[in-house]
Amino acid sequence: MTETPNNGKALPVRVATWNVNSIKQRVDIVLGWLADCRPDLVALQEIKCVDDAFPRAAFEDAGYNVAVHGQKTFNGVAILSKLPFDETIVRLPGDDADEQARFLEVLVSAGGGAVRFASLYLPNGNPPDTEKYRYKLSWFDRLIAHARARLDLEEPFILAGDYNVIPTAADARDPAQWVGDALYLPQTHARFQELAGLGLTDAIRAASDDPGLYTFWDYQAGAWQKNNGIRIDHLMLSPEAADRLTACGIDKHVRALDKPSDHVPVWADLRLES
DNA sequence: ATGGCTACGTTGCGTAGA
Repeated sequence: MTETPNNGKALPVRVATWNVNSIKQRVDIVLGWLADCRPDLVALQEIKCVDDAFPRAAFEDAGYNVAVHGQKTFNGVAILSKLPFDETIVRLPGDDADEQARFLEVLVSAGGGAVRFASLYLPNGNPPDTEKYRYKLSWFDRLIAHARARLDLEEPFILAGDYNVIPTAADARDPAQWVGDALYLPQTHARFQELAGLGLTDAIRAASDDPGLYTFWDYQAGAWQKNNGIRIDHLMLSPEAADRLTACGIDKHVRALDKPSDHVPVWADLRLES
């Protein structure tokens, strides 16, 4: 993480992403985490409800503005923000026939500058020999095209979400278990590397190349107890955001709570300037 | 030991997740 000159006042902004696996099942756990972590911008995935069923008031009472792009039963993304929304954009461009609620982007003003923040839920894609994997790759290509357009704006921009991508063997406790899986196939890795190659920085890997940094542990087979995890939730930062990265982390402890999500939050601190 | 768990909605048990 590089130090940049700071001519004005430092304005710390904490951003985070969390696949909550049903927001209605997770309200109290999310509120408790918000009180501890105190993030400014939070990308949520797998809210699993329509917009009107999102427990909006609970988060507004905690001091957050709420943007929701949901659907019945599956998928669904949302953004919580202490800052008001200047723009809200739903759906990833590139396929008007795509009905799945997997992308939401907002623009907020922080200290006289703009911060663009997106919550994304990239398709799982299993099993790989089906239309599900073709949809994953096609969605990924749309994301790459959108990221390219956004990077041209030269703004602090964070693509936050559940990518359903294990980037490297260091991101899984047992990489052999994932060979041939949609989260770990060469075509999946190629897309993730293409995204990074546009100039987006994986916040966690900018800070550490340690193994054992995971964001998901399956409910099954005692995966949590055995620490059989994978790192699939990522904060991808534009150069203007990556240059201002001061700290980041994974809030692993919430996986041990009663009735947890199978994913945990990933957060990053950006030192913006006013 | 290739199943184990959790959530959804059609409240049964099939579908989906990763």
